[in-house]
Amino acid sequence: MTARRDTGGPGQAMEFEVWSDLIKQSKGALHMFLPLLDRGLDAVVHRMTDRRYIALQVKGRAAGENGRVNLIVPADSLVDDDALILASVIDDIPNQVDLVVTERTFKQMAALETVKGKHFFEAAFAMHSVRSRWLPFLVPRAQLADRILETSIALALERISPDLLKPRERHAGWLGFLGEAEVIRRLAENPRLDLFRPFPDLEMVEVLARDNVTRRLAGLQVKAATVTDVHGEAQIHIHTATLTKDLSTWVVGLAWRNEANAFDEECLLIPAAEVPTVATADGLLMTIAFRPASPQRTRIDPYRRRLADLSRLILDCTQAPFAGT
DNA sequence: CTCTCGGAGTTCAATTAAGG
DNA sequence: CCTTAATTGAACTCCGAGAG
Repeated sequence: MTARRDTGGPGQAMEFEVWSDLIKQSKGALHMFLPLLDRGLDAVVHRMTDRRYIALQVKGRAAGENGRVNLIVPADSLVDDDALILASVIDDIPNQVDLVVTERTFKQMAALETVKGKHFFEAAFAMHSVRSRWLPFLVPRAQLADRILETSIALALERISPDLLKPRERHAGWLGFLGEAEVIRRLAENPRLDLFRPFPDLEMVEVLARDNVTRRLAGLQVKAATVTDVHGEAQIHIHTATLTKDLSTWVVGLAWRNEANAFDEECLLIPAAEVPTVATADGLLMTIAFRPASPQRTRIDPYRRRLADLSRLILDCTQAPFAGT
């Protein structure tokens, strides 16, 4: 049986409270990705100061007698030493304090217990204690973002280029949404991939895929364009300003066929950093000319892929969480 | 220096809740 | 309903501070 998800109810509400606090506090220095398919991780935070992705597991617990919290975590749910555990009291109390600790540290400090052959890590402590050895990891709710950024908000914002902080204007669109949905659907076929979407939607990365075996990630920017009757060509436009050079980011180009009411069987999968080598730049826009199924040899040939292979190909795209390494 | 007390952390069992 | 797992409650241990 798969582990029961504590969906719904106060736990979920507390999670979203944490998310919105992080978003508000960080003023854009932290971007949240929430899972589309939940296989254990509650979120991935994209830290814009060093472009690192940080996996996050949230534990909501009711406070015991004298404000004590008893945290019991099955050992097999702690699979990523670098992931952060964020434990919090569900009840709304003033001066909320959360435990923020890496899984590695939690495993070292918590008591290991065995019940019927199953292992659990167990920790009990008071959220307001002065003497507790957990004290270094107890963070006032108002300072959550500081802790995750590992610096003050003001310092963090200075280190980030202003372009990244501007909310991307959402070129509304049916086709864009359809493209994302198509990519998500394809990726969901692969049980090794956990999928995340930015929340709120201000990242240029629209879908974050995480290989739950190697723990590596790939950020995807999905671009969809309609194939025009005249040349059999779909023109994919990308705002130069929104293009990143991150090695972990890829552009997926889809060609919509009006006549078939479907995307072409062929798609493009291009490392974001290499987009300028295949696109023509006119002012603020870059344009990729994509002729699906064309026999003509062009610069984009190395990036032409079968849409059906996407979920397998993405596994090879994933990078370690550190950008550029 | 030793004893006692109380807070902090651990362990275990009973209770509650979710899924089949 | 019944089974199984998560949560709660409480007893127990450990350790440091303060008094004698």
